[in-house]
Amino acid sequence: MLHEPIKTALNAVTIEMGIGEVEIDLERPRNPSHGDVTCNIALVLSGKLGRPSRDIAVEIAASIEKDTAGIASIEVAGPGFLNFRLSAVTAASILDEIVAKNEGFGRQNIREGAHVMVEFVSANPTGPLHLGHGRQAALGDALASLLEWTGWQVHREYYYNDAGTQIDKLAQSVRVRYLALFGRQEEIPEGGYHGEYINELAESLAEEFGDQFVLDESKKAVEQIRNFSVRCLREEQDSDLDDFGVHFDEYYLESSLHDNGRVNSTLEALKQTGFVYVHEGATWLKTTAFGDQKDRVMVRKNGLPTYFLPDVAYHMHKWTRGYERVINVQGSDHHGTVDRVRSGLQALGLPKGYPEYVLHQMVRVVRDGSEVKFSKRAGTSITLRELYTEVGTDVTRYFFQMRKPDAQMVFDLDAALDYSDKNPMYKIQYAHARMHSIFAKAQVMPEEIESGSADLSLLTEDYERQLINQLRDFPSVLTRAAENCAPHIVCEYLEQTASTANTWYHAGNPSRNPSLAVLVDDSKIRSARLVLARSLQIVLQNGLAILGITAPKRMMQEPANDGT
RNA sequence: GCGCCCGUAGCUCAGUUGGAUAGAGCGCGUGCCUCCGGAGCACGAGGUCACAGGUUCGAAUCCUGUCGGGCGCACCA
Repeated sequence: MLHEPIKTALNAVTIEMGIGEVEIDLERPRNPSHGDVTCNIALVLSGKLGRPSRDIAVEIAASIEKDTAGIASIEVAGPGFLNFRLSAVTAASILDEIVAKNEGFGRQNIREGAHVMVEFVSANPTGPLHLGHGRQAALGDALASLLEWTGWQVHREYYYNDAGTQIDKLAQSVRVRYLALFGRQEEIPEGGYHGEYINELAESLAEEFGDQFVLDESKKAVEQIRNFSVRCLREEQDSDLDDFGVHFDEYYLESSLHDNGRVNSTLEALKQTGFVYVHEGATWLKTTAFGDQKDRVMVRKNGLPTYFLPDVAYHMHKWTRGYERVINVQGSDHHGTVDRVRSGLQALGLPKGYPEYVLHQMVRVVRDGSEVKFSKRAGTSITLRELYTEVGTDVTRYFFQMRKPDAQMVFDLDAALDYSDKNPMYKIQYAHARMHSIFAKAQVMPEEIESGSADLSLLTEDYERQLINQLRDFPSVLTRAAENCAPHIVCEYLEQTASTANTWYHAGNPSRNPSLAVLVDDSKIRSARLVLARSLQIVLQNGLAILGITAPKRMMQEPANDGT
């Protein structure tokens, strides 16, 4: 990266001063008048050396090798900040790099192909996907991309809880509606499902199987109803996600853990550890030994396992499949499971923090200032599909991603439906599309713009310098976002980039300020600015790609309701 | 009661891992404007960073406590 020469120059100085190599932190100052790059090393050293930070800063500034590092000037400011201004050539050289790397600009290899699994969505197949799943789908997918961009080999996994009591409740609910179609009244069991989709399932069940389950109350019949319902709901969830642009490498079925004996073998393995005991007819694991609030039941008095046991078996299998890093994206209402799953795994010898969790808070949808709660079809909150059908998948994804996971968020439908620059997602897309229209006007293909094709030292305007600095940040933004499992950092960055770009673009409005326009008469400046325009386009396009959002070349008249 | 998350502009939210005068969008106010592509552009007002202590050169950020909100505390998932 471009900061590198400054780092080495600084290190040379600290070695010369007899301090040796020091951890050096370079940042781009918030305030542009503070230069292109800033460093607080003097403040850090002041404690160590017992000298005033300003004195140290002055000394470093005096002895630094400016020319080789491409530094135009150094200034000591405030308590001892070192503010560097880069020479125009050095600053702009990043543009050649961007254009050369193109779709690869921003990619890093911090973790040379190490394997990581991201598990997300993992909804029970007991109903349509709703808002919370949407947030999770958008978040998990972006996180997975971020990890890919920073060098991880990523596996996207979806865990279907297709076993257990919830599914039984589903089957019973469908059965009751099904019987009603044939004039038989029964009550939906407590904790059962009531949405309109249960009726739909009952109807398709009747269509496919006729009345054959009406009198048949055998175990086998109930199982058939259950399998049918689960199959239909899985298909629906899959197509909801597919249309949302989220895809998985693997769907892992909870039922498989029971079928292939992993649940049992995990139980046996746990028993070997000495942390298992029997109390009041149930089998417990002493999870308090690993920091859990209380011990947990693994096998109930009735002989059936709780969900806890298959959970441990599942995560054990993640480990044995070779994923030494696993990130589970879940709603924060599940945070109670974190400690117990980890405890179970620790009992089996897995590392303490395994797996990692990204827990996201709840979403509220608001229209006209008041909350939209209900979906008739789902019987609960509005579904993911209802949401993205109305506002479009790009906006839906962006809105879910632009807030950090652990903050509760308000999804404002009015803001989402605003098809102008006021909507941050469209603001970014506009900025991208504008560049394309400039190329069209200039009659060049963006792909034809080559690295090294222009004299970038001509980019000396403040507007240009600002934008260049902004673009330079992209790779480090991605590292930070990936390290923090925080896609919203990318959103924040892209929006800011679009703002900077808009300021630059509008400043060069040909009717007002033709000398600042990209397509100026001076052909040398023009080609330099086209490189800048191209670089901007690449950065926006790459950033949007990570978020799973399209980068249109033209904006359409109306938002695309592409969910249907 | 216990645990986790969150309290930052009227509203929705950022805040680069402890740095310079706390930022953005919406809304509001003022002045431009129909342009290389849209209700656009420029500028402005608006803050006791919930509160009280502590840590240090320096705190919205770290520690302790208090208040307020969300979620979770099953032999349900």
